[in-house]
Amino acid sequence: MNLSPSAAAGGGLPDQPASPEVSEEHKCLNSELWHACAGPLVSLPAVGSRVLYFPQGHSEQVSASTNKEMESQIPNYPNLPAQLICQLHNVTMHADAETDEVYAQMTLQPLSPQELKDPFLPAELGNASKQPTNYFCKTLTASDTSTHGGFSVPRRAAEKVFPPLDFTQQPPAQELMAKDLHGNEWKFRHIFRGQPKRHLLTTGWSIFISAKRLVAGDSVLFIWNDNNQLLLGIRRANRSQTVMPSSVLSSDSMHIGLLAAAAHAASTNSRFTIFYNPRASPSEFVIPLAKYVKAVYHTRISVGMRFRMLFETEESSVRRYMGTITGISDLDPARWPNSHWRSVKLDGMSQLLERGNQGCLYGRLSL
Amino acid sequence: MNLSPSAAAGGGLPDQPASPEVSEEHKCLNSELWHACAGPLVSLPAVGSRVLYFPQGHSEQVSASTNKEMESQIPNYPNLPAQLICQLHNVTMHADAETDEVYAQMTLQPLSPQELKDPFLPAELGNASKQPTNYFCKTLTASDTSTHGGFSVPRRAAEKVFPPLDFTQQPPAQELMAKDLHGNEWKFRHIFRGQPKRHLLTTGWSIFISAKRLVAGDSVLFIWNDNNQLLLGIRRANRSQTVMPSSVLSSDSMHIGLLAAAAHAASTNSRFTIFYNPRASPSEFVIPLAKYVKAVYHTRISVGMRFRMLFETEESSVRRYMGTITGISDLDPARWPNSHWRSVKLDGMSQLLERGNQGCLYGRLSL
DNA sequence: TTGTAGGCTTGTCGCCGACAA
DNA sequence: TTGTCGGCGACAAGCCTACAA
Repeated sequence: MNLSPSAAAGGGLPDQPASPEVSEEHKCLNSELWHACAGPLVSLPAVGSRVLYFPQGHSEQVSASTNKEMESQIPNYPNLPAQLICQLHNVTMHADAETDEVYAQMTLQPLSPQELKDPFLPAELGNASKQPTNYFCKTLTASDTSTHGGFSVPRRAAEKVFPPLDFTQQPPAQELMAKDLHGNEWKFRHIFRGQPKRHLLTTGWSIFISAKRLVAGDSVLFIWNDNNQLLLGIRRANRSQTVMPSSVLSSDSMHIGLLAAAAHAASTNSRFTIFYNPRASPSEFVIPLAKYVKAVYHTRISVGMRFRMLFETEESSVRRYMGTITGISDLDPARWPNSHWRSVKLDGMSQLLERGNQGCLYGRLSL
Repeated sequence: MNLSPSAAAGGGLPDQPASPEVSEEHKCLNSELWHACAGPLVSLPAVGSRVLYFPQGHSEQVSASTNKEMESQIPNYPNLPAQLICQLHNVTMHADAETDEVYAQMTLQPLSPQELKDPFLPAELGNASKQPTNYFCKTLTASDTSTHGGFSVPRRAAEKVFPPLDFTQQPPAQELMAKDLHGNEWKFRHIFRGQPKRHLLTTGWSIFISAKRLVAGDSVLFIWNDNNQLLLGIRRANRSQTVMPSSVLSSDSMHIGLLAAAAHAASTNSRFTIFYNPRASPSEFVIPLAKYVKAVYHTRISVGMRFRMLFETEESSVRRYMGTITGISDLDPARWPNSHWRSVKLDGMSQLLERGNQGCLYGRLSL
């Protein structure tokens, strides 16, 4: 019997579907878990609503993923404006089969001048991403990922999201089953022992760690949902970006492809498809139109204005920071004249701006 | 100290460079090993020569890699002909850092009508890929890849490519060092033992197998080159295509990107960059111009004509098959009128045509 | 409360020849 | 000639408590 390293670990390994990409297409991902993995700041516009699509932001996602800047020889697309008002026909949530990276596929259709005159529908502000209530997220320590032991569950976390243990047993222990994004089930022994007493996941843990190739610094996320199911997600640390295998298409062609696809769709008012990868992309590039209109026309952004901005903490909760806008400029005025995809200078926040540092104002700032 | 599974295996593991993608750029890959991994049928046109670039074939490479056919909403590029005569400015050989997949990067520049009038240079037929002489390639068995043992070296192979053992020792054994495509060194114990006697690689073998994630059916390839160095390459089995993570860009955009990049380069006579991935691509799409001219103008392909075609055997040698052409048609006459990227019907060869079944005539057929 | 070190048990890796295809 | 099996020893994975931050 021959087994690959990860499959060999496999006593507790779930069966892999025969053709992952096919079942991937049709399986409906658990939305709750997807949003938890994407993080509290990521929301997806509602299907049917009108959105603004920024090719420049989309381009930044490709740059961030391929680790290559766009080069000079990019053709001009005179018919492609810096932002495109679109109808959002479809949104589906996905997870990469290899890495569990979450991403969304969206079908957009640029609106004709006629359609642009339609009044707003009330739903267009987009429903905020509902984060689950019964969940916890922990960044893995060296001990958690070493081959030498199991997973140390923070006490409050275990009490909040795991089913209660039967403390009449000695030691108290139970078996936990958790489903990941692909619907695969993972089995863990949950035990409460040691001096002082603590919650641990032992048997099954190292199989999970090695199958998902998790290392110290990555995070795991447990959710106890309303159907009394345990869900299990992961978030990898931002380790020098996943180098996307570009052995098939140059990154230049990718940039051109995204621009040409948008330009073509704009000129023919036809549908096009994009992928939004919230943890790879520096910022959101598909924004609810209503949110944008509110920010631009009702609250003009200007130097000196006070703002607040949301950030994600290590434990996946949200923190607010206040600041003042000290400068505004277009990032690439030659290529994208009058783009609202602007770079904003803020006071004293440089250390916070790891992700989203050139993020679209309308996605993250509140005024 | 925390280590990922493969790194943890690491007693004999070579040091990983600090920033693999950067050193990758500047390191010169071993050409001999690259060609051996690419296979005996793959040749690269000479730098400076004139070549024919087929966007349609390039598109097929993307389809094969993403497992997605091109969809309907592709814009037209009226200025993009089915084939583009280009100057080949640069060719570099690469290997994917994750998978060791070999690919080539080429810089092409469409020729102006003026330049097209230049006479051929003698070198333009392209030098055939020189396959190394002292090498062997073996498809791994279940035993070779199991955690239970080492690698059984075919007798003739060991005698041909490994340094001779000292048979006065009991048992005869030596240490072998082999360099892979990235220049990393792997250390193996080569021993001649058992009843009956055989050549085995033991210590170091399973570290290599698990680091490269090889499974039964994949192949390994040892070369003893003229500098008395041992080189080591791998060829993965065609297992339902490597599903390329496309969580960043839709495959439609990739197709459009390649077409738009070529169209833009054609209209401005400027350089563009493509990747040719010989084992992912169904066929060659950059062909020496001289080869093409010879095939089209000197030997018109027609129904009834006898031909021979080269194929690769499991052991990486070349086998010839003879046949008769029974039909010729353009694959996609609507999109590519008068393309020479044709589909040829052949007699009784269906079972042979796993790869290259829609391959460019001029690359693989000899008349 | 929770991370890491260290002891102890046990499972698996990996080297070996036997045997048969 | 070479693929797979059963054997067996070495060693590391993995469960446990102690201790300290």
